[in-house]
Amino acid sequence: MKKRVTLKELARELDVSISTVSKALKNSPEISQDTIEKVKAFAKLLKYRPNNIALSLKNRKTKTIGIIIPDIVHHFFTKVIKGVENYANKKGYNVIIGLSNESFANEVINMEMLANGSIDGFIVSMSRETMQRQDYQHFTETLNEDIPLVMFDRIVAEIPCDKVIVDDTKGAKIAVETLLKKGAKKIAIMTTKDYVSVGRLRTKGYLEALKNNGINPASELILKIDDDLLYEQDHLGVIEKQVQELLLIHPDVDGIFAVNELYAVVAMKVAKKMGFEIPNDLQVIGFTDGMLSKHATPALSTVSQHGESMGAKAAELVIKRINGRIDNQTKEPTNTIVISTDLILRGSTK
Amino acid sequence: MKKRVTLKELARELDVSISTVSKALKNSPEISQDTIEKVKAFAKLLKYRPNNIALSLKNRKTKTIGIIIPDIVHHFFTKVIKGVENYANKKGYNVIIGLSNESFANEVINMEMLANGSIDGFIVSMSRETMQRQDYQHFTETLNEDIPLVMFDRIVAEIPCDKVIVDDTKGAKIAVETLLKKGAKKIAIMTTKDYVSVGRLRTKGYLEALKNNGINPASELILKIDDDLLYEQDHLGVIEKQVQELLLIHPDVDGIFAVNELYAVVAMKVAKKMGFEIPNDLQVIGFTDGMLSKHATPALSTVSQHGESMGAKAAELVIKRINGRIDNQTKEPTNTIVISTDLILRGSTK
DNA sequence: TAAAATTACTACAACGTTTTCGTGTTGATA
DNA sequence: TATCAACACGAAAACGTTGTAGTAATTTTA
Repeated sequence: MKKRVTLKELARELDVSISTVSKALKNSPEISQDTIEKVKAFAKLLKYRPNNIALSLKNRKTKTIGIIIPDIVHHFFTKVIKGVENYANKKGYNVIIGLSNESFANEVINMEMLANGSIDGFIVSMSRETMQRQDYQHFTETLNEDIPLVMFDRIVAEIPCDKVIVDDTKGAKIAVETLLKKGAKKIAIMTTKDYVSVGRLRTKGYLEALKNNGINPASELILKIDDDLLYEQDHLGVIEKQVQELLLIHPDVDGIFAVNELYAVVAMKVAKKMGFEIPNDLQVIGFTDGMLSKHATPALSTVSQHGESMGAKAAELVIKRINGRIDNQTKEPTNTIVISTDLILRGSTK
Repeated sequence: MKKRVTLKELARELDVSISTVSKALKNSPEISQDTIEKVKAFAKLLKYRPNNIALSLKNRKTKTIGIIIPDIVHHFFTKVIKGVENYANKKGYNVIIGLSNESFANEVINMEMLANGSIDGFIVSMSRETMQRQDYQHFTETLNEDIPLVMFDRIVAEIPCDKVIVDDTKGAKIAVETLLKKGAKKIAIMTTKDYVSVGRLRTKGYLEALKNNGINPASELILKIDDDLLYEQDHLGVIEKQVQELLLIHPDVDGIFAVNELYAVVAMKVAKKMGFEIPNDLQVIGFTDGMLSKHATPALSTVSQHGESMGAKAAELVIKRINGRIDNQTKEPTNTIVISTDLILRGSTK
């Protein structure tokens, strides 16, 4: 219907030059007060609003940041996005999302699509496939092209970029120690395959806690769940079966630490069905304080990662890099921010 | 570090004009095969990739669509985003998100920010505050500026734009009828204040189902929960108290229909605590098939909205509009797509 | 009263593309 | 041997801005 009104049209109608209009709208001292007011009034009348794309081209920055995550139907990532959005918006930035769906190819394609000038910087959490392949070319290329990159949660040490993580090991260790303190003697862990960095680190914390308490970890108590199943139809059934088996063979297990809330909730469900009473017979602690944790019965004790803070911090870091890239050419050393976890105790522990 | 390589640089190095480079890369018949190959090889060598922003400016389209939602930490919206992303990506579009956090002002600001040329079209679900105020100026303006707009889920009839909704009334009606069929005699509903369109419509379905079965709806059984509380600290406690009160006064309630899964899960929790056995004493059906429904104990019977399909459909509609806007000037009439709901029966019903 | 300074503008280049409209070579045609 | 296509390329405008470098007209200064 209506075409967007541009400086050119304002200029034509007002019978002044484009430059004058541009300057008047910016209150330039070069322009007389009289003209400024006239231009502004007319601009408001015609609802002039500067074209962002033209500005982006001119300024060589888009004021938008790209966030690439493996999955959006996931409470933790969703919290991070919220943190990023809120911080970014406050700084006048927009956020554009790319979903890798845990696929390497999608991750690469998404980043390439956005790296063509659409964004000023990236915030990324790797896909599972990328972690498996250990192919980080797209990250190094991004960095080579001088596009700021901040990784969070699922990071890789070799990439020289800012990172925001949680102290997975420590968080897990405290969780397991708490279980111990609350009387658990035989604690199992439900974790992921080792290539998932956070799973590996949380397992490490579990092992450390046991060792510090003079307990010898038993490999039968370490359930490495095949996460590839996570997107197939009946992955839940598979997890259930694994837990059930564990509890059948080791009915004296009285504590479970799970590296995410889904595992924990599934474990509770199976255990309850098998007659365990939670937390009396069996105490459970999960990781990630999401919807499931809050509304499970009993409510799940869990390690909170403060996703929103992570997102805000990540946003802060990219934006700082973006500005730094312009201000001075000397490379700042990269930061790794560790967000502290909190153990939230609820009904699934004594 | 490395600067982005542009057509200009390629041209300079190859000692031809910019036009030639541009055309060569597009296999223009104007350019000799020889030159084409040379240019392409060199472009590849220098990793040339066209600047998206410049293209956007030139073509007057950005190939990105903006999605504005009230909250991202919400399973349904998250599913919709996923549907939008996947469809949009397939069509070469990017998705940029704006969160209103249920605030009118944020919604307006976000839309204004993006309407400055950053996006080709909008997909929007209104904030609660917008619904309350019934101030839709920003939508009509968007439409006036000829920016395609598709609303989903929380829509408003007056705005002449494409819409994607679920048949809330019918979905609710079927749910309540099912409760009836399964033997429930006294069914309560947990719903929202009336300005929330989906709440209102689902309540309508509830009433219709009762009427069709010769039951007189009792106003004491209609719990209108004040959704403004949803973002305060202890909104859960408030909901719990309301349910508890209801069940105390009407201990013979044997069915609850909740207009979202949170209400349903809270209701189950309270009821169980009060000694109700689900589904024997009390059957519960919710709305939205999210994480909570799947993992509640017992698993919640619920009305699935197929958020991902809604998102995909919405994306399809905006993109069609975007292209239509270019192809022909005659306004296509607006569509309202109704995605059918499915009633998923699980453990919370007999 | 001539030079200098101030005022209030305008022209133009630039950001990186695409595309239309030239234009200078060829080789073929009349 | 003029005339004309065909070929292969280049110049320039355009998308909507901003900012630098002019430039007239007026006012101040010496």
